[in-house]
Amino acid sequence: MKCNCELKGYLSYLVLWIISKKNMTGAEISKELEKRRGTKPSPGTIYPVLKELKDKGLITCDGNKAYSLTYKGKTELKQSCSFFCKMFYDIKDMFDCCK
Amino acid sequence: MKCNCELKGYLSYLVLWIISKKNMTGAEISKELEKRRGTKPSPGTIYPVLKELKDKGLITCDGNKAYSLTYKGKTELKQSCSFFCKMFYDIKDMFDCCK
DNA sequence: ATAGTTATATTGGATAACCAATATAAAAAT
DNA sequence: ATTTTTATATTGGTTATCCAATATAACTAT
Repeated sequence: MKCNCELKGYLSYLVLWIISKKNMTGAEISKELEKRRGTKPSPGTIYPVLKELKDKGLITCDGNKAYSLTYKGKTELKQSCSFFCKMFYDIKDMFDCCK
Repeated sequence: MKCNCELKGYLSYLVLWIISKKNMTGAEISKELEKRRGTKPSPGTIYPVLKELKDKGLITCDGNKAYSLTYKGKTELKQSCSFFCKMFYDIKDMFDCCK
């Protein structure tokens, strides 16, 4: 446990979430992550994640390299959201906490 | 990346958050985590986390083994909350997603 | 077409996160 | 007091997560 802020492990979940809102290329996803995290993920971070999600059949990639969720990916994301929201059911208080 | 649902990395953050609401013993913290995650963390998970947080000066332990945040811990938690909330600024949509 | 730039992808490795197994200590019950 | 149960703690090791470095491919501009 190096730094709580890093929240290791959220990344692939977040990538699914980001793609669910809009089909995006790797570069676009990286930019979106930069907005959220403050730092852009290294290519060695983002592309292996995309590859794994693809290998697991959760996302597909069209001719323009834009990634989108498969049906399986949508299902998986719903489950993850469900888990996430249960885990952080009191996140509203967290928003208040840092104000 | 085994399973997004595991959200590896959230644990120490969550422990800080839980303690911030109420001073608790290791056993109580475990129960609270079980409520959120579905499974109780193994002793080999929770106690090393508590030890590390203690070693980092973020929590202290009173005579009854109840853990509480130090000033440093409160500061750290605020930062983590801030980061977390920026990362998941659109978490409201996630709540909708799994309904 | 060629050079320069940007995007995509792979590899290898470091380390953080976690758990199972075990040990010890404390509390409760008989 | 002794047994049983529960809580706390440690150790050792596995795996996931992530990044730096590098390579390749695909655009853009001249």
